[in-house]
Amino acid sequence: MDHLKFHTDKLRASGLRPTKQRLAISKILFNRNETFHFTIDQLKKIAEKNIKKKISLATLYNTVHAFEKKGYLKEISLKGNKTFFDTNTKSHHHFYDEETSELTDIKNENISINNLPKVPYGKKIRDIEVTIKVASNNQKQKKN
Amino acid sequence: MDHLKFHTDKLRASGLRPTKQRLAISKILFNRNETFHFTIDQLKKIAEKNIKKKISLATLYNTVHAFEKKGYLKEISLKGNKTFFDTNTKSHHHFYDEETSELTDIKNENISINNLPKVPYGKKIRDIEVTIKVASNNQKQKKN
DNA sequence: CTTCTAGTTTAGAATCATTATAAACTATAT
DNA sequence: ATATAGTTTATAATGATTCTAAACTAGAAG
Repeated sequence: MDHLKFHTDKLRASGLRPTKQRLAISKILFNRNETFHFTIDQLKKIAEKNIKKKISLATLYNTVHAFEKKGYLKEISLKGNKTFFDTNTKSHHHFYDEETSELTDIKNENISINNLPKVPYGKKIRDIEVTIKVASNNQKQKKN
Repeated sequence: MDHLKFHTDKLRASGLRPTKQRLAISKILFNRNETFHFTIDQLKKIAEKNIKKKISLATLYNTVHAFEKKGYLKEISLKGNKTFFDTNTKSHHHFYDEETSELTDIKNENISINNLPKVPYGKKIRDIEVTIKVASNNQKQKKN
């Protein structure tokens, strides 16, 4: 079996009852070794394939937002209209391929930032995100 | 006068005929010493106040996108649904206040990145964006 | 200076992501 | 087994952005 308790615990910790739909979502998100970057509609497709029936968007948004609030997911800053989430909630950075809209993690140790400027008065740093935009050598920028 | 030729040239270079509306937009964006960060609806409000009549959203989007394509404006990567543009098209970085949704420029010299990881095969770096998220010392995160 | 045409503006419709709603359903405490 | 509080769902509402087609205008050509 795939560690049911692990998922029910994660859901409960996020203030959610474990239901079929939510367990399916939790498994998709957290039964992995690698970081998973996704949009809601990507997650929807995978989840619906797994449980072989439709899941309402409201359920996906509710569950993902509860996980995010609890700190199990992180929203990624990107341009464009779609929201990307990341199962890697540690402070880390990304390559972003503007041609394919694909994200790749960069481990925190692989980037170091020096010479940080003064933070605005009365404010504290919450997070630092570095996005390195890449594209093919030979191509002009393309819209997603 | 305010350098009409400067703006007609910018418009022409972007493939646009100089019209009342576009000149108004160009002046708002480029008659400044400081960087200007804006969303379309902020720009709309300013432009309509300046010319004392309504400007259609389509015109704003068209003009801003033409400037962006030409490289006179840059879209900023941020989470959330609204698109922010920046009149500073040089590679540079931002403080982002999640409480007020305000952006502040960080000069490129004030951040240095070391130890950059290998770029994915066949890809080239197009831009590097560092976003430093800040919030008040004493407050919890807040939605915009 | 008029005319013509291609480019522009506009209001409104269409689309897309996201959030809200309210009725039908279900987990779980008792 | 039952009651109830929480959940799912389809659908409506919202908000940003894009599209559309008709009315308007810049500027080239006469």
